[in-house]
Amino acid sequence: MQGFQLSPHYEPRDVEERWYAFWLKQGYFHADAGSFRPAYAIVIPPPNVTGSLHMGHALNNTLQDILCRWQRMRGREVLWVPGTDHAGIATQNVVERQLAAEGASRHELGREAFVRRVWRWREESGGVIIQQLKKLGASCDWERERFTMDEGLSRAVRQVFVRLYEEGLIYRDLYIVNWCPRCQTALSDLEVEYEETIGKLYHVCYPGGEAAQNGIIVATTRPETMFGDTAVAVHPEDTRYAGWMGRSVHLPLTERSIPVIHDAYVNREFGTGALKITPAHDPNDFEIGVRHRLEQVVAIDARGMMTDAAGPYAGMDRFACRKRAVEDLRAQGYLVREEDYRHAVGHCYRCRTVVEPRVSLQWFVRTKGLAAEAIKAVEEGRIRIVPATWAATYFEWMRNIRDWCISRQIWWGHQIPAWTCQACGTVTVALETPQRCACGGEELIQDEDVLDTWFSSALWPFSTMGWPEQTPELKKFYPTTVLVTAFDILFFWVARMAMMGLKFMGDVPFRDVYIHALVRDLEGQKMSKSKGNVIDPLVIIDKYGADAFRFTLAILAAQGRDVKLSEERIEGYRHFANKIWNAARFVLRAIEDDPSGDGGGQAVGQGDLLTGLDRAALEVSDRWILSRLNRLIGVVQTGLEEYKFNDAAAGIYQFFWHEFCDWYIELVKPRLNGENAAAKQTAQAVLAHVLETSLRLLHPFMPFISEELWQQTPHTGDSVSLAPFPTSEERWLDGEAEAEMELLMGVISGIRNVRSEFNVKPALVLPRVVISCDTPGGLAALRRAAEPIKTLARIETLDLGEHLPRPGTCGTAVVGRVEAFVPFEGLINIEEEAARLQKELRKVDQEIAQLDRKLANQEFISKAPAEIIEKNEARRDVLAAQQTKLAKNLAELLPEQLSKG
RNA sequence: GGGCGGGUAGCUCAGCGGGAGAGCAUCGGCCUUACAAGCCGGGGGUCACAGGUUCAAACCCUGUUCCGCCCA
Repeated sequence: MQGFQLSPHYEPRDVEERWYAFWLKQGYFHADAGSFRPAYAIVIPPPNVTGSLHMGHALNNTLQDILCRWQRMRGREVLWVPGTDHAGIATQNVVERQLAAEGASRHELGREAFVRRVWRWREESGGVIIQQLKKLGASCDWERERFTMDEGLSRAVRQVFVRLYEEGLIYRDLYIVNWCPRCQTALSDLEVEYEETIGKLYHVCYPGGEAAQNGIIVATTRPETMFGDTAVAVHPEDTRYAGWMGRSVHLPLTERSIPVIHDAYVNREFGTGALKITPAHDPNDFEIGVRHRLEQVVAIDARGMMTDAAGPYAGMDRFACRKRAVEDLRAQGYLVREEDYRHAVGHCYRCRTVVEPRVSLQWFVRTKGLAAEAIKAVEEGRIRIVPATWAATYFEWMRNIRDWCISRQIWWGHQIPAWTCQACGTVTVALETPQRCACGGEELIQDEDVLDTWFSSALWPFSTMGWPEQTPELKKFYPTTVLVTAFDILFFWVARMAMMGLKFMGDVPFRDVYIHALVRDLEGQKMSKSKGNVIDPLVIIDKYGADAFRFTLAILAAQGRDVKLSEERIEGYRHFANKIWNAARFVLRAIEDDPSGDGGGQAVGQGDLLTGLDRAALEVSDRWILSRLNRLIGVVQTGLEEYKFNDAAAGIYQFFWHEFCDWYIELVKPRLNGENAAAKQTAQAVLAHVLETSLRLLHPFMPFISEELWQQTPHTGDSVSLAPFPTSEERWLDGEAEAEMELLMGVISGIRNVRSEFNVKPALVLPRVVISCDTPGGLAALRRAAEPIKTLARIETLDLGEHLPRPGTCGTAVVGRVEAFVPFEGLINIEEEAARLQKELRKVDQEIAQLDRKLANQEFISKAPAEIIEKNEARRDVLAAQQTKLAKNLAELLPEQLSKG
């Protein structure tokens, strides 16, 4: 395709589809475990199989893709493992809702049929998100896609369970756990989300046995649990209750009496200093109950209904019961007081139901020892958490870790490999279904519970690579290089992977953990389906293109801060994509024409575009752009190495738009249109080189447009996604050229400013401008740049010299030691010009005063580094020169003003 | 109650010891043959507040205040 045939607007849709298909067909994303290249591996944080792509995924996977594409270009053997997790509770809920809509339930269906049904759902509707990742451009190794319920991964889960059990690190116990009465399952501590709620604190009198008038007043937010009370506790040193020890109180609304006990856990400041103890329905009370060997009275059942223990309230819903109990307590005079009370109430993270602590038989992982290893790995730097501030959070949690409840009373998931013998009651834990018990009993029933989804996710970095088999993948790619994730699953997932990796692979699962921000909505709320504040990334991609979207995410991904995404911002970067598109159109057309006339077709061939270029033939602008380009390469390199995606992206944006397009392209136009064949060829080579290099730099961020344009730009290789990532070359860094361009750009901007201030139409070419410069070096530089100045400031003739006089009525631009006089016969309003100069003079005066104060300060002179002092002095000199010139011009304006007046 | 992060231009945010920045918005002028999804030029900020350290503080320390998040 020829450059000039490209449309003036970039149309992402077709381009994206075409190149993604091409990459897949070429197998570029497939990792070879037998490769001799250095490995670079990432495992995707597996999204829920029920999920669809949301902003968090988009950010997470964009960053991973940037890293993978970058490393692939750097010659690494890149493995990016994709996949999904089976999301036990969430998935079960989805299918249960379907059944409910059909008027059925999983219980009617039975376990086996239900699980079959879930699998069918997964085949049909699950994993939509995988297709969506492709739209984003994710360069995952799709041949290695995994699912946590896959045969292989399930084997890994069993293996781990059995080994942990055999080592005593998994145990079963009757313990108080978080229970969701709606999902009908236990939850781990992490799966409970606390919400600030305004409730009531009820003060209830539990009358003392004999002296019916007296009693102990307890404060509670949950009066319905009183039917499970088995004691009232007070602090041993609390003098208010000194006489109560060993006595008992009557439990209102019941026929029971309960003892008063001493326990130092009780907070004397809270409420009345007396605490009702409900061991079966409160975790703290449970502990106290164990200490004092209290009975556990279950007052609320698995569905959140009151049990027989609640007497006449039996069968009521727990919240209805609360209401009724309060009414009855009030009626019978036991309710002393009630007040509004703010407290945090735990909710199920899947269905938002208020969690009910409940005593039940569950499986736990003993975490202390595992956590100790995982802590050590971070302390010793074998795992590096970036940004480092998250390490503190990690340590805090890991050091206070509690045993992990891993059993769930649902059907969808890895069923626990434990069988109970019906004959002798012995529990057998085994890899394969046992045929008989050690006692000879043949009736073995498998535990009905399944494992927490995070149990299988914790194995992800090695289970996806074929563990427990010793596979070439594990050998080549474990430990993985980096894990990219948001902080909200630091505990759920990252910490647990660290524990399991160290335990079963004997090595960390990843070297780096890069923790990125959460994407929030405009109010700073976390985007989530349940809140309904989700912006659909696919709609965004469709509207603005994947590249613009990715670039936006990358440039907003500053460390340690959340991303508040606005659509306007994305629109801005779509404009950037378009800018790139048009710059490429320009360059491609500019290099078609071969001025050498040797019939070689394109002036610029394949390969290194700068090879064979006579360095002496380069103009200042060429040296400048090549210098800037090589500095940019350094910035991008550092940015990516340090996970500072925003720095890298912003650097590319600034360079490409404001240096390459705004200045360089404009500067080379005269050469392209001129008669000098050699100069033209040089310009063509530099243009092509800068474009081609920029596209390679851009590729990790904007894979589609970069591929589309790179294919049309002179290059070597089949795809930009395998082209070598640019490396910064010292020899092109050129401070001299950069300084000279600074001067040149300053002068041009100055003249443009004057033009603009006096409303000179851009179309009008100024017949003559006089530029006066005090320094020989500066003058020489300006002489060299005479042509570009004339073009960019639109001037017919330029008079250049040292100490040139002001040529009558004119506007003046003072840029450091340079004055540009812009004569405007008849156009100029002297008063306006005087006002303008005065304003500038004031600014300069102010700045000089500031610098003078600093430079007059003896302490500054003696203590500041020489380099800083020099910088300030040099700056003062330039400003002083500018001040003199401004004042002089102002003075010369005055008589003109008078003569006109 | 404990911990973490943050208050910088109208909005969204970079910068985190030596001349206050970006994108969008805004104002003025332009269809200048790559791009009006564009070009040129301009305006706009006691960097939350109060102390302190330093020759030098948006940046470091202390306190106050407001906001967000995590944990109990």
